[in-house]
Amino acid sequence: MSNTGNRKGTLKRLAAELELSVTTVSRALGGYTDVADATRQRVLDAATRNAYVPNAAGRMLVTGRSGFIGLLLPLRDRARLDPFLGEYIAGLSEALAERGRDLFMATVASRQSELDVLRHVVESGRADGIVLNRIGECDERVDYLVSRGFPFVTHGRTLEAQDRYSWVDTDGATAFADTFRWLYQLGHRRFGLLSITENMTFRRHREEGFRRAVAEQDDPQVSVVATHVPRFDVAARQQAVHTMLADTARPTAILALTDELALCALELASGLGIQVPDQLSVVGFDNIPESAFSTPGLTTFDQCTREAARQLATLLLDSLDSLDSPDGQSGTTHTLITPALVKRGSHAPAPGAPHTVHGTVPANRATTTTRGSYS
Amino acid sequence: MSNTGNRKGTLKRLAAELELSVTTVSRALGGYTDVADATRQRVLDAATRNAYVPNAAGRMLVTGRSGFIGLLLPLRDRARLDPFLGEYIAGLSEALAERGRDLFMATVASRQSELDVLRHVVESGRADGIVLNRIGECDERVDYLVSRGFPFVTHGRTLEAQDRYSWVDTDGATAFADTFRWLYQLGHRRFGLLSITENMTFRRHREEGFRRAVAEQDDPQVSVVATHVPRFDVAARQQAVHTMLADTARPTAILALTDELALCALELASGLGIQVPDQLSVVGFDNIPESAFSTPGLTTFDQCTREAARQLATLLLDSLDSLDSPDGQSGTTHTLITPALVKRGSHAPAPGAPHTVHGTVPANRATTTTRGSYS
DNA sequence: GGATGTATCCGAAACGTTTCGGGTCACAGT
DNA sequence: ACTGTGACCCGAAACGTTTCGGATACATCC
Repeated sequence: MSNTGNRKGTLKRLAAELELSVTTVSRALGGYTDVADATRQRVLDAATRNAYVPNAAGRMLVTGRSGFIGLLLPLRDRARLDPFLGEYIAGLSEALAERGRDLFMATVASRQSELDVLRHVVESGRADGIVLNRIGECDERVDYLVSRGFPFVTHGRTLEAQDRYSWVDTDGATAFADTFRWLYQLGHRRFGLLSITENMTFRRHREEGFRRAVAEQDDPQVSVVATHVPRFDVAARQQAVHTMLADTARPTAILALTDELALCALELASGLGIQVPDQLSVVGFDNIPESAFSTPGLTTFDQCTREAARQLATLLLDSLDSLDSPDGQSGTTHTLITPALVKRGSHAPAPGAPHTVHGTVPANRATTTTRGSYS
Repeated sequence: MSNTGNRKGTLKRLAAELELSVTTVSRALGGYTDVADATRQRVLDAATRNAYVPNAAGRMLVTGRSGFIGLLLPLRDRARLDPFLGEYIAGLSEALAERGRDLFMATVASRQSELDVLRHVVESGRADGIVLNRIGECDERVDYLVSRGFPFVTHGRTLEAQDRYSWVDTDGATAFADTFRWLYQLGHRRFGLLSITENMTFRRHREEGFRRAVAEQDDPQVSVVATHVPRFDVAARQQAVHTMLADTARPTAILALTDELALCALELASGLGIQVPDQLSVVGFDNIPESAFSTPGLTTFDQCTREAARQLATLLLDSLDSLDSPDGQSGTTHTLITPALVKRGSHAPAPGAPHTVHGTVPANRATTTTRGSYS
């Protein structure tokens, strides 16, 4: 007997058992000072004996906080899964768990709109904060959350008005600029840029970083052929990459916006009898697991997804805390992660180029800018 | 003006605006019949105009359901992430979203006990049901949920008393038995079994399937060397695999319980100058992304993680629905998925063996057993 | 004209928690 | 004896929803 059989442990039950008021039991458990030590001990004992856990709904209703952080998860129908989802979620929930919150997935089914789901989550009070990713150049989700004044952070950023909110992003511009310079130093002059059609901001940054470096070099010998392929259409992707490779004046160095594109180039090159890296260098971006196992191994940039996720979580939690604290001053924080280049076997000096000094490699560093808004 | 500025849309506000009672508004939105069509229309209009979304806590408190399904997610400290987490979560939340529920991660930080976290989730009422994975031969989490009578499903199963709950599992026993027979027909006689130390039930099933097939063959020429390596210790793993490969009478065929082990074998074999598949066949299990890119490509079994996850979700939702329905009869359902063999380049007839007929390959099929409990 | 039915609406309770504003009591100070 | 002063405790309201059991008004039926 004793505790078992006591379905549903509520404060009321506990209070009845102890012949105390609900108030006192609540305050004893809450650590308030106006309850006698002896009483508190009795309450604590009874609570552990009955394995009491406060009801989430009751607490939520009165405190207005759910203890949840929502991650908006669009399921583009049946397409290949974001290769980072696992790492991402692990990083987020790890950091959240350390500070007593949990993550939930606000799943967006194929026929729903992301904005609708987001609105529901926010208005229903199921989340204390939101993590957004796959940010477009203009993003209505961001606009909504900003205008609604709801706490959130993003992985990636919009093209403009980035100081309205806190974000963590990868510095693709610098990475691509550095890569161009490095490959240029290796003697490459004919470049291919494998990009995507999707209107994500990271595309813009990476392309612009590359083009800026090209412009800076100001070498008339440098030629660039760029192609944009839909991210989730395998046939179209292969077609586009094939076109680039089959050209007689094909590039000697290809920069791909994602590893998927780079791996596709590797595969097609091998099919066309093009030697990588002797005749063609390929550099990717993301460092997905497969890229360590391709032949040759893919030289690429590591995204540090898990670390980025941890930073996102911390950022969001900090801003929630500062909302609670009496001085509700909350600025926005922006973190740019410079991804680390992972050198594997898919790059080499340009064919026929003299063996020059190896170029300098972008180092791994992170920049954080915090700016308060005192409006 | 109009709607904006109306912070927090509650039923009370809506009722005031419409000069109706809270009850009527609630019933109008709830689709009850005892409200006039004209009134319902007015209510519906006002609700959309104000973008009304019911407060989750309020509803939760009175209905006792949270709309959430919990996934217990242990974060073994910093170890390599479960390669399937992403697919897994995608499959689950996809199927859940179709039926109006969402997934949340009950994260188990490194210092917490899984059981404690589970208890908190259950007793706090934050989840309507639970998904458990990484099931051990005896699993205290399963025991707790069963005795508590809380709805849950598992991916994998305990060794005994499996009919106490619903599960989805991969038929590793059949897969390993079939694989042995197949490799035997290919002429292999010296086998290596790369297993794990962890006490997961799938280990037992796969090993026993293999050993049963060996026993059935009853060929004195067949020899088996087995080794158990810790799953998350890279050095120990390499050491163990190296020992197996460095032996002069080393196996000609290695069956690995996971792709990670198989890939390790592939890598070390190449380092030792052992030709795969001519001198050594390696078969893995899981079909992780990397295994398509190894050299040679790894022959392995596909887990169909996403599909398994979908089945898990459906199973759980069905059982929740049947709890709600008047006839609360709820049985348990058990689904065994026979994984599909993915033939790539890491297998071949035994060295020196005559080129025999290729053995039959296990086909992909699924068996579902439903058994009601009418006690 | 009274009884019965029907269509429409509402008051109030309940879910479990937190918290504000007291209340009681004993004891010390004057 | 009266007033303060802590120490300790509690009643009641509030959060937003659902739902049970009426209540009202009006038409219909015998």
